[in-house]
Amino acid sequence: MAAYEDEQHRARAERILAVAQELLLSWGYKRVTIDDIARRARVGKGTIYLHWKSKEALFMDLLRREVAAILDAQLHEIRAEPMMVLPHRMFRSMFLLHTGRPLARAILGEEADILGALAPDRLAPSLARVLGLTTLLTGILQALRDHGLMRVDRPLADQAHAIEAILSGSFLLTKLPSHEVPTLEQQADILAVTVRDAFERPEPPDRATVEAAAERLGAMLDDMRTQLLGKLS
Amino acid sequence: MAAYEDEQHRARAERILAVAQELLLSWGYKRVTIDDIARRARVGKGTIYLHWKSKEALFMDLLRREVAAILDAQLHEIRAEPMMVLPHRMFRSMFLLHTGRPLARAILGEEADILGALAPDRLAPSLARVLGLTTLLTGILQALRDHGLMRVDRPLADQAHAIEAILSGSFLLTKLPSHEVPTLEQQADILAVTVRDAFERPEPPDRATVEAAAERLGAMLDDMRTQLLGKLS
DNA sequence: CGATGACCATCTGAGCAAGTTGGTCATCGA
DNA sequence: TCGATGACCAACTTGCTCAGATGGTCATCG
Repeated sequence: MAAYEDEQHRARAERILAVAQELLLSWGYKRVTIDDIARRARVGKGTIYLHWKSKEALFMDLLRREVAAILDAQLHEIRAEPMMVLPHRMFRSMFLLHTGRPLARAILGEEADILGALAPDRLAPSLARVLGLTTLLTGILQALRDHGLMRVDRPLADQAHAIEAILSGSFLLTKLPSHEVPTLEQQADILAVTVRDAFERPEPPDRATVEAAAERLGAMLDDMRTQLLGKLS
Repeated sequence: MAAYEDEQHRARAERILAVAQELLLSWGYKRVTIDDIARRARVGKGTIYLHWKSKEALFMDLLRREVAAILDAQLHEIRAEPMMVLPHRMFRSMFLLHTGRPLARAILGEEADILGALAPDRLAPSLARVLGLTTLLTGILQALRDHGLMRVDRPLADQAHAIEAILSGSFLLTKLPSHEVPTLEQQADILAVTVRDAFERPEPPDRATVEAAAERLGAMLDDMRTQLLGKLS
């Protein structure tokens, strides 16, 4: 039965991806061979090439799934509590979701040796671009502006650039060597206050507005998530 | 005559530093040898070791002088126009001064291959720490707060962390590959507006306050500059 | 006909030799 | 007498080579 076989097929892909993720995190991209993955996933090496056209494609899928998982988490937060769409809460959560996940940290360049040759030019932000996060950011800001949850006294492009800088900088400070660092929670709070002061409107938004925005942003995140997962295999 | 000989000595050190800077910018740290420098400065190789105890010490002096030069430029701006102490103007200027100077850009990690082994762990912010910029930042913020030029509704340490993140992120975005980037001036303006909105008080400061702050910050910058240059040789 | 692993062209990196370089210090000459 | 010098050397780097590993293919199998 075709449906059953497709299910088998999917399950096998999942198993391979799980193995790949585990090995990636403990050994790093370079050191993980397709043979290792095949052996541990108990499939033939050729089988992996029935799913992905190259080693790089396999690992790029891994990264896309990681981003999709984060979007999913954020989506659930918003669905559970619409107030999470307030910019300072959204970006605070985004910061914590990224810094809390080893693979996400690798994408952001935390440990260059994990992704190694995968990160095109060793610049975290550029990998983020490849994954479409910059586009997503612009979309989010547009929605927030439309619903009156952000100031509109400067161009959207400027706000996007500024927020990108704040986020990049926050992630960067995260991986500074020794030295009395605030906890991740504290860093997230600092980020939140800065975002609030620099981008939110002074008057508190009313409930209905927030819910409408939550609806729209939820749809947008869901869309993005689907799109990322759709590129799979 | 001792004074004369000291003058000779200083002049020779300057010549060596000038040669070192020129070669550093065109060849990068690794490729510049002490022999190259000695030959071009027309001194014996051993002579260089009468001034600095190692190649690294020589180049660290170079970096300190670069930072001192930037502080000096900022100092002059403030002395010429006290209004430059307003946070958004100060950091705007700091951004442009750094991005406009090749050596400063190298310190900030723009071109990793220029400093190479000199940058302890390839992390620009950490080199900035070595050069004492973090301490300077805290000092500046304290002064600005004391003179009522910044909000005081969050802890100073938090503001320092936030501004460090914004600056680091701005510098980072500066070196992104291709892609429609704003000009440096535009990026500086975006930074300025963000700093204004997130850290300045809403009401405009009066002239006397600004002049007092300018006085204090001028002294502070001068001090820092002297201290940096004092470590020379 | 999907799955497999032996197979191969290409790549990687350990290991070595030859060349360089940072730093020292015996010597020089003012 | 003492600052300046460059020959010298140990430590490191670079370029090279080749055995072994790796990504990807495809004839064969069940």
